[in-house]
Amino acid sequence: MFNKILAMRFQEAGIDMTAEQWGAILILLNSEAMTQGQLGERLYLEKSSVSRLTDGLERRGWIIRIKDPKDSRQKLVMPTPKVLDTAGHCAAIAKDVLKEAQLGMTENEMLVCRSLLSRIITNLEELTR
Amino acid sequence: MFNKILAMRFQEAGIDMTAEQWGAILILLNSEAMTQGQLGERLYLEKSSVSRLTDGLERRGWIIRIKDPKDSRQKLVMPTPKVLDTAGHCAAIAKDVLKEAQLGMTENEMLVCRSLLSRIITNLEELTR
DNA sequence: CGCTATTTGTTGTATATACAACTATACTAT
DNA sequence: ATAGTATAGTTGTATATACAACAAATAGCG
Repeated sequence: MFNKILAMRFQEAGIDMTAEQWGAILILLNSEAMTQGQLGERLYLEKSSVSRLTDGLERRGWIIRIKDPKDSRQKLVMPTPKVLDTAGHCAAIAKDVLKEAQLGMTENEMLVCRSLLSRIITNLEELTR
Repeated sequence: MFNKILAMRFQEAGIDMTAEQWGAILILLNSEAMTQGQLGERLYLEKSSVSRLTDGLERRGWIIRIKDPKDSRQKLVMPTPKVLDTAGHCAAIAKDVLKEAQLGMTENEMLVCRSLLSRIITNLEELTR
């Protein structure tokens, strides 16, 4: 639900980006260049899903992918300059939706909720290994 | 992740049911006969998704659908006797997975988490209306 | 060095979901 | 009573995702 709403807001603002794509961009903007595999770990996505997600980002000109010179099996994913022009607007939109989703909740409750969900994800990952 | 794991456990136990289907059955077992629309409200699913979900349940013999005599646009969804024979086993499996997912969390933390997530869903629903 | 095993990403296929268009039925207002 | 409107479910299509099979590249062991 959250992703659908966010995508609609992006679209209304004339930004050609899905919520999933924004999730990836957000990580890329706060890190050094990373491989698709590393991006997948951060997003809890399987490598084939990352492949398709980055396909979409590249097609829309939000990222470029280059062969890692250190290991040419890997691809380094990097945001394009175009992202820098738009990221502020995207972040504001995303923040708005998040705020509306969290209406009536304290900052502290959100932190608790987030940490509990992280715990659950970690537990489930343990199960699949 | 949770749904994938649960589905695998069902399969290992020789039970032909997905996690999503179990979610629906659980609601049906604790309620009077309900229409597909009502089921969708409980599951937060769009009507077409309910249609496909109940298709699968019916195909596997877990439910039957009959035209509501009160309003023949609607269909009443009811679990079959076959479900009663299996529900105990399913519930035990689901409880196990849930327990493993919640490892290291107190009962109270789970309640808090659940209520916060409910709040978020309610807030997001408000947004789409 | 050379062969085998491992790892990274891509592509084919399957599933769960949403939205839009449609059909059949029911409701409403004149 | 009829016409127009609203509602429930189905089907077509699109998307996000996972798993399996694959190709290319690297790593490790003899």
